[in-house]
Amino acid sequence: MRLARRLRLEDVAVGVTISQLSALSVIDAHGPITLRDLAARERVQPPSMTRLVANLEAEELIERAGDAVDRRIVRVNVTRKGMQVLASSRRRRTAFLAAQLHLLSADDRSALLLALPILERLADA
Amino acid sequence: MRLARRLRLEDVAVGVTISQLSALSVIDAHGPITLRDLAARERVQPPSMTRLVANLEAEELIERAGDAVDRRIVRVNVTRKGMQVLASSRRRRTAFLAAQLHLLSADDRSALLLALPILERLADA
DNA sequence: ACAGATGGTTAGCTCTACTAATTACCTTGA
DNA sequence: TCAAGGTAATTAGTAGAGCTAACCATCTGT
Repeated sequence: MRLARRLRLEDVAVGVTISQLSALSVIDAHGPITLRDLAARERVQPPSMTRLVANLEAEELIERAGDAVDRRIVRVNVTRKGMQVLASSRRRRTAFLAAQLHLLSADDRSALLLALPILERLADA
Repeated sequence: MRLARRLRLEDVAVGVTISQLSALSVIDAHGPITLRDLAARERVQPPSMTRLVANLEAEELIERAGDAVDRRIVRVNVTRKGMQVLASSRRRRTAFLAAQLHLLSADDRSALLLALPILERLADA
């Protein structure tokens, strides 16, 4: 909990919340994605994603595109501005992590490196 | 983010949110603690803690005790019922983690074990 | 053709977090 | 000593993020 709150602070500067950022990066990674898939990937109910996406759209970080075949479907894309926000946030995070890692010993770093893929597997479980 | 949402699910059953649980466990660990200290430890502003504590109190998981010397101060304690909730939540978490760990290889487990203290240090930084 | 499934949204609730302002109390220094 | 300033907690007001239930709109399969 403390860690989550700590991470949250790291992105207030960019003017975007971590939920938004997380969704943004999924949209970036998975091209034009439907709200349903996005909600599933983010482990959130559809209505939550509708709002999140509405906020992202209001800040012009994403844009909607209707599906030509199935007109119920809404697909979303990252805008140029969204890309910039993503890139900037990634720079900040990388810098922050690099600074933290720099404080560790080489042994600690390699221990972390070993644990990382395992933690990722656990997180996705 | 996904992980945070996943963890949150684990405690809905107990009828207590992770924020509440996190605070509860700090109160448990640090005896009769002031709201201010509690807020600091949880990395939250005092008003947020006031509310959180109000909710915990409404469910009778904690109780307030005024300070005899400085009457501005409010200290909180875990009630018997709070202890039960804590214990039950810990059982659930332990069981969940044990199940997850069981899926890992011995090598993976020892890699995690090594990384754990390092991660804790990073989380507190 | 229409009944049911699917995608998205709206409405309404809760919890968490924030800042700004307020109240109550304590402490200190002229 | 007592007024000024500081500290602990609260209240008020705002916003984000999540949920369920209920609702359109559209698609699909019989």
